[in-house]
Amino acid sequence: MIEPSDRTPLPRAFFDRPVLEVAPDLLGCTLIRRSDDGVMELRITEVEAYAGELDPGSHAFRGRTARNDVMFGPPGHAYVYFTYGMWHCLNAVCGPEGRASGVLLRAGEIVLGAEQARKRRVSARYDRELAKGPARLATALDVDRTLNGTDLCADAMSPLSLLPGTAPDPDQVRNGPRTGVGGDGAHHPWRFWIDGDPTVSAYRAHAPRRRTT
DNA sequence: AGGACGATTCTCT
DNA sequence: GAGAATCGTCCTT
Repeated sequence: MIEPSDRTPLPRAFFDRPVLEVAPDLLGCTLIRRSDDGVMELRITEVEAYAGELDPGSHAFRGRTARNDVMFGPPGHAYVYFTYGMWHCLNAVCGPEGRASGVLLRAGEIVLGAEQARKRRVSARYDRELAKGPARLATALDVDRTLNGTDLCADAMSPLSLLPGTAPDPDQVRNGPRTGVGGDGAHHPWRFWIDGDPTVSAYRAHAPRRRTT
């Protein structure tokens, strides 16, 4: 595990590894969001790995397109996508360039900036729900597609960057099936979370959409 | 704490 | 035109 000094973003080499190594290592790391609104900080508590073109659950499974272009680029950059007509989700591109793998940031604890987050997450009854789920996390931190492709290893003045944090005790790291992934990609236990953390999202099995008439 | 269901628009076939 | 790496509301326990 690489250990740069505090307040320095994670080095490119951190992301330039197989995605199944990077994903659990991101637990406990710090996501920084800077905007005119101020500085926000999130401690990552839940992630999912998506293993590029070989992974039926990955957006890269059917090859390179305009949407997933960033996934095929260098590691350590943000892949932000829009889904379900309303939401954004944030990933960190991993692995050697061209592997098109990434880690979906699914949940975390807002360490700094809870007031700003509450303005965007009015329905959250408790602070632990502010970033409980990937689209909630993106909403809380005001992440949208304008941040797609952002270098997460850039200096700390970047609008979005990833920094080391306090790694959880290895006994607290759990893994299981990915949420919301169906078909052939469903069985991979590539969701990682910090056991017992109140900000970890509830597991939801993939639900095929029914006809709407 | 958890199940059912509608919302809303982008992406790719 | 179908389906989506989801969420909020409403309901029951």
